[in-house]
Amino acid sequence: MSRRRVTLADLAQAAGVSRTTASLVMTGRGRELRISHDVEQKVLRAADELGYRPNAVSVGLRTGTTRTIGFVSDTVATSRLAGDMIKGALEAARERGVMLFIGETEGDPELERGLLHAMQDRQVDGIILAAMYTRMIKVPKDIGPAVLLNALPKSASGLPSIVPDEVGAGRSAARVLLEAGHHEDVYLIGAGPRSRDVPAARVAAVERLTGIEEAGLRIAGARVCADWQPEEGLAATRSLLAGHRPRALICLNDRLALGAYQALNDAGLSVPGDVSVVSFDDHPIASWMRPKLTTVALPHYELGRKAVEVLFAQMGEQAEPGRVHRVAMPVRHRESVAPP
Amino acid sequence: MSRRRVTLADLAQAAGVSRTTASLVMTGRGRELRISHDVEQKVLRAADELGYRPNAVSVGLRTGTTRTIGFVSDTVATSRLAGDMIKGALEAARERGVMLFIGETEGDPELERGLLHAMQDRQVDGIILAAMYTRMIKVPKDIGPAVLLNALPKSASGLPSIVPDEVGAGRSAARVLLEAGHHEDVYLIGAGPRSRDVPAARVAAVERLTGIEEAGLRIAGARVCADWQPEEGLAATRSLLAGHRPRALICLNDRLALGAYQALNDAGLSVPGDVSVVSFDDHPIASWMRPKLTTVALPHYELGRKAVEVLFAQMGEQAEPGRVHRVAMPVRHRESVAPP
DNA sequence: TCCCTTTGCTAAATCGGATTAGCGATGCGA
DNA sequence: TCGCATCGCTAATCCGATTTAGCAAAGGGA
Repeated sequence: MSRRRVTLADLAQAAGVSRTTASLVMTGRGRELRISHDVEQKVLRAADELGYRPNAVSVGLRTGTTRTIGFVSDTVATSRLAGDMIKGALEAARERGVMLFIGETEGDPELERGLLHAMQDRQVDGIILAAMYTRMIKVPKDIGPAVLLNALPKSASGLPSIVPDEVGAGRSAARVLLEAGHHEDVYLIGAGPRSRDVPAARVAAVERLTGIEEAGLRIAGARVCADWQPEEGLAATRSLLAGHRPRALICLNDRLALGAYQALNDAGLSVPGDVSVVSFDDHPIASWMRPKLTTVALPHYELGRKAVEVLFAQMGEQAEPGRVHRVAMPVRHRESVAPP
Repeated sequence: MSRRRVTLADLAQAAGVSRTTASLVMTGRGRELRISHDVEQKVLRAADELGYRPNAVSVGLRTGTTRTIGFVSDTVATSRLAGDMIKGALEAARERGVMLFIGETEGDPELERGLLHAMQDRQVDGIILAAMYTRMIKVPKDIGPAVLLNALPKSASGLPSIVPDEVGAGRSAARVLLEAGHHEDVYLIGAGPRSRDVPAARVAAVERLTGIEEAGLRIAGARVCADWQPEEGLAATRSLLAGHRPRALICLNDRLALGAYQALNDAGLSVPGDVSVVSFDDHPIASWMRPKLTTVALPHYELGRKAVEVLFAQMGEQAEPGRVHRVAMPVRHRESVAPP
């Protein structure tokens, strides 16, 4: 029984004016175009009574802008890591009265093309191209106003990027240990010690290692893990413990740290009494682990927000082309670090 | 330098026919309306050369359908639990050439109204109203074609619901233990033993307990937890161990189970040697825990898919009003269950 | 040869707004 | 009283498609 939507024509008729006048009033251009106060009130009252809301599709067709942006990711939308990224984007979008389309490419260029087309066909005002893990991506031609989120362009694209400040995060992690008094017997789990000793395509790893180096922390040794999962962290740490006696561990992410905890536990070593542990990401498990894990957080929410902000600046032409925006990664001080 | 989109008029001109003819060919109605094969080919060739794609906004205005649906949730989109729900919906939507708007209400009715309006103004073809945890929700008036996902209507709304089969899940969990030979000393962590002993508004809890009861498993005792977080699981299990010697634990979700593991470990009890553990949800941590947790999975992906499928049936009028679709919850057999 | 049907295509209306150009009435100065 | 500017509003066009109604040419039967 849902009756037809109220259109501008209905509104005009109810108010006894022309569609032009009604439109002028509703778009706030009444004053500018000399609509009398009386008529304006009449229209506004009628609009209120009828519950008039302009049809956004029609407006989109006429004006060419739809107050809609597209969020295209490889697989971000569905990973917990990135839920907050979407949330940030969603809230920033809502503040601007903009809706979000989402789509996932699964890393398939064909799917990506299709998605971008579907969005462009729907006249999105701009596009956020997001990646699950910070990576270099190939930017499609003719994408229109867009920003890269958690990604950097493979070749100069003129598009702005928003990425976490991983180098800063590396520095922060190192400083947490230095300030606790750890100057030696610090080992890395997941990558290192040199910044080229990283699993493939892990931009974050390189930068975290660079940051650790910059902070002037001496690294006693490291174990590289191909896949940053708990099992690898367990295996790497176990192998490390066979030959060394670490006083502190920097795990390249929280899942590795989870595995490291298990290995330390198995070896009868306590955290942080015997070994301090610092990590990266601030995955939800970090605060479930015992003792709670001190970790440098990926600012997903902020990344998402920032992407929308930069996209709007971009659309307003007030953007420096190709600028890389780095979002600070805050340290979450918890219970896994103590003096040696 | 992105040149203007190719419009139907451009295509018509390039092919040397009228817009009508071009449209007829492109929408596949050429045969039906007696467009000659020659002309048809000419148009198709031109379309291919120019890369013509119809402007979806215009089509939406003219036809009233936008091939777009809205996904409105309380806070689903951003929780890991629900990432897969979105993914399922996304894939099912893609298969149908439909795009997804997403929005979060944070449980705020005002926000919800705004979001629904924003979507309706954009002429979505249908709406998925989703909830983070299975709950009863108040369905807004005049929502148009819609389905409830992981939620049930507070008052009869005629809308279909898609929810996990929690009763079946309870039965499954109980059977896992029964089949392993556990007939006594089985305790519950999180809720129970009676199906009314649950934290507020937890529909899932009630049904899981009902299922456990139905399976004929005798429950020796239970601990209710207000909030289903690891810390509560730890506390509840610790308190349980003070007075009893369980042979098996059914945790009402995986986070509680994580806490239970910690308590059992502290007490020097091994899983599954001394105590078997079964749980619900199949949260990612379930396979990170050691031993890996046997748990009854929330079928998020399937729920999301199903929501889109039912929504389409709904839009095609081929739906039974108010039907509740229950999606099976599969058991993930892992390492936390052994004979007593 | 004339009339009617079929074939093959197109003009025009439509969707719901935004926008441009302009029209009639009034006010004002000369 | 005439001419011109200003005021207050509206007719008409446009955005890019779909869809209805109908036109001109060709074909067929009497």
